[in-house]
Amino acid sequence: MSDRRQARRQQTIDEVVATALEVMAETGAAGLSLGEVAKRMGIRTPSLYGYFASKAALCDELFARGWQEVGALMGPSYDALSAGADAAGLLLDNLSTFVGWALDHRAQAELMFWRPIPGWEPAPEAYAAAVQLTEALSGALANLQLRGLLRPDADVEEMGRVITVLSAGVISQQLSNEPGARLAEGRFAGELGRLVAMFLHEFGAGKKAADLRPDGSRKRVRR
Amino acid sequence: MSDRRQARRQQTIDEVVATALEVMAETGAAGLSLGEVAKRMGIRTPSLYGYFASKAALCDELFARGWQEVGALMGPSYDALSAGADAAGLLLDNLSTFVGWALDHRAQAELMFWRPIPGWEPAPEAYAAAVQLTEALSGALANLQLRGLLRPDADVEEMGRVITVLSAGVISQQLSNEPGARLAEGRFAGELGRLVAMFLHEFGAGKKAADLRPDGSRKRVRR
DNA sequence: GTCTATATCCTGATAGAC
DNA sequence: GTCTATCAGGATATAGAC
Repeated sequence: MSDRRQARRQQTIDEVVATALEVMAETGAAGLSLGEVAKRMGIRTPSLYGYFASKAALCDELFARGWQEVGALMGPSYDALSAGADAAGLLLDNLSTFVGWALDHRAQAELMFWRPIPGWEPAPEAYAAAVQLTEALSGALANLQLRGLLRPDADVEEMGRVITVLSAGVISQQLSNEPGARLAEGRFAGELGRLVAMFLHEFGAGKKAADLRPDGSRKRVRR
Repeated sequence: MSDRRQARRQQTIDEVVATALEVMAETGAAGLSLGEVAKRMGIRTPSLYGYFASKAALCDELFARGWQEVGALMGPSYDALSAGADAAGLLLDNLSTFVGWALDHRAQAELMFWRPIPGWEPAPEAYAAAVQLTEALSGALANLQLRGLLRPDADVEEMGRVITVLSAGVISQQLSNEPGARLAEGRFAGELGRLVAMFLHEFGAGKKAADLRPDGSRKRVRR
């Protein structure tokens, strides 16, 4: 009985989240308003406070769910690591997944990457999923390095920083200069292969440029 | 007499702009409010409408002035081109100037790079300065290419896109992950030299990695 | 659990007196 | 040019009835 009530409650919470994302998608992250969310759900604004303690708490939830979702999408490419995936494949896959998701979830990405809402910043708990993701990236880079696919003298943390700079740069340019473009159409997203190639020229173990194909993929290197 | 009135008016406009930037710096770009601006100036809100037709018009002005200011800062490094500057020096200078300015003007940068204010997007006229800057970048890259410092087969437009991705990426990561850090302290800003090196590995005319010093600067190449 | 009602405050913007 | 007065509406949040 209490289970049923719990389930119903969770369902309503999910509906609030979905509606909030809908509003943000139309108005930008800073345009989120509880009144508009309530109106679309067919309830009154105060009822929302039964599910979220404040607007900030709702933002935290949207933030955390976004990073969780991205993390879940990244799973497969990290799994491919144990199957012996190469560096270029992994990185291109990773960046494309990340950038693609951000372009498909503009407003939520805004909330996750920047600080668009006056007075709000993510609570430490909400950060957890984001931290987990950067740790997974570091782990993957360390794995590649151990397998001899990245320079043994490169700093894993630095490589991680560079990777996040590249993804944030593409997302930022794409969202503000060609809003609405998807992964396949964007001129900046189209540079992802090139950026991966640049990264591997700098950090890849093989020093010969010939190891790299123009699209950024990399010849398989026998372990 | 009319000149004096004009001058006084311009002075007030400048004060509105300065105050608006002050407010934005404290609250984020989306936190800009005309009431707060008026209060700090010691006037009433309606008086502002004598100088700006709307909040959007004020935002346009802030946007345009930001790009103008950055453009003016870039001038010297572009001038160095005719004096025979090399690619690494120019690019590092350029990126550092840009990123440094953005970190010192967080909120204005927010306005210029993203779309933080619901319902506002820059008017075409406000864009002019931004366009001018990307054209200056393309011009500089073409100059370097003509002088044999960049691969002759590289696409100038593409190189320009990559450069803007790098700067936007550093700015984005720096502003959201280490807010408050200046150019010299930021961990992401600290990668600028590395990023320039990566760029030149990919697009530089000299193919040997030995041509590049670790900090991203490049040996002078006699024309 | 959801409602009505309300508190409190802020928003951008306009009309018209001085 | 700047003001007062005001519009018309929005925001988040709380108290207490049903």
